[in-house]
Amino acid sequence: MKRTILIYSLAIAAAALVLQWIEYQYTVRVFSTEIYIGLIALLFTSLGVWVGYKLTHRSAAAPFERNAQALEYLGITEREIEVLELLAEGRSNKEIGEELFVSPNTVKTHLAHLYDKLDVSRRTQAIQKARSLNILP
Amino acid sequence: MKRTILIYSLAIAAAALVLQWIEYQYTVRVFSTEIYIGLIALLFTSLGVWVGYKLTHRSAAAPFERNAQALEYLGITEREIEVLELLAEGRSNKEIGEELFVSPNTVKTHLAHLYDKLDVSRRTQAIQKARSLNILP
DNA sequence: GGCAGAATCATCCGTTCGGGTGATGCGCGC
DNA sequence: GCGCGCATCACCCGAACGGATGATTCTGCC
Repeated sequence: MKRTILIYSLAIAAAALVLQWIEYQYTVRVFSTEIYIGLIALLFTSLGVWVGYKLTHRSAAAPFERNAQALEYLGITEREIEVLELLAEGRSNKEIGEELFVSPNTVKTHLAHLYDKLDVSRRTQAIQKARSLNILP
Repeated sequence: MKRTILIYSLAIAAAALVLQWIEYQYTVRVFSTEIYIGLIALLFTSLGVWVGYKLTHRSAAAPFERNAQALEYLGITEREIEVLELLAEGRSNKEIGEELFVSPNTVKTHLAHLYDKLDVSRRTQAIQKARSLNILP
C-alpha cells in the first residue's frame, strides 16, 4: 500500500515536471493564461479521479474475506462450510451429497448442525444469516 | 445526474478562476514556478480524488438500484417481486402469505411463476439467480 | 364487448426438508 | 486408554415445498 502511494506520488511529480516544461514552451506562444490554467486543472482533476477510482476500487474489488471470528465463535467446522457454500448455490441435499461424495443423510446432519449454530430453521434463513455474518459473500 | 456534472464543472471553473487570481498575486512574489505548478497540481488532484470518490460512491452506496431491464425482459410482476423479497429473507410460504394478506396457495402460485421466469426449480436457486440478475441486493 | 394478463384461491400428488434419535469410526489430547 | 469432537450414515415422521391443473375476479386495452 505504501508502495502504491509512493508510485502515485512519483507519477504526480513527473506530471508536474512535464507540465512545467510545457509551460516554458507555451508561455512564449499566443495562448492566454486562462486557457493554460484550465488545461492544468482539467488534467490534474482527471488524474485525481483516476487515482481516487483506483484507491477505492482496490478495496471494493477485494476477493471477499471470510469472517473467521464468526466461524470460530459459532464453532462451524470446515465440512459444514462446504455444505453451506453449496447450499447457497441452490443445490438440493442430494446434489450436495453427490458433490461431496457423501450420502444425503450426512448432508442433512451437517445442515442440522448449521441450523443449530446459526440459530435458524430453514435453508433460506441459513443463507441469509451466513451472508449477514460475512460467512458467505 | 446531468445537474451533478454541471455543478462539478462550475466548481472546477470557479476554482480555476481563484487559482488564476492567486497567480496574479504571486507572480510578483518570490516563489518559483515549480512550487506554483506543484500547488496547482496538488490542489486539482485532491479535487479529482474528491470528485471521483463522490461519483463512484454515489452508485456504490446507493440504496441498491433494481435491474428494471431484467424484470421487464423476464416479465416479472410487482407482486412476484414482493414474494421474492420475502423469500430471500428466509420466510416460509405460510409466513409470506401472512405478510401479504393472501393464502399460502397464492404464494405458491406466485412462486411457481417466478421459478418459471427465472428458469429455476427451487427457492434457493431463485434467490441466487435473482441476486445475480440484480433483482435482489 | 371481448380478450389478455394479473391476482387470487383450491386440490392432488410426489418430493424435499427439518427434527429427532441412534450408531459407527477416526483422530487428538489428557 | 478414554473421552471428545468431527464426520459419516440410517430410519422415522411430519411439515414444507414443487408441479400440474383449474377456477374466479378485476383491470386495461383493442
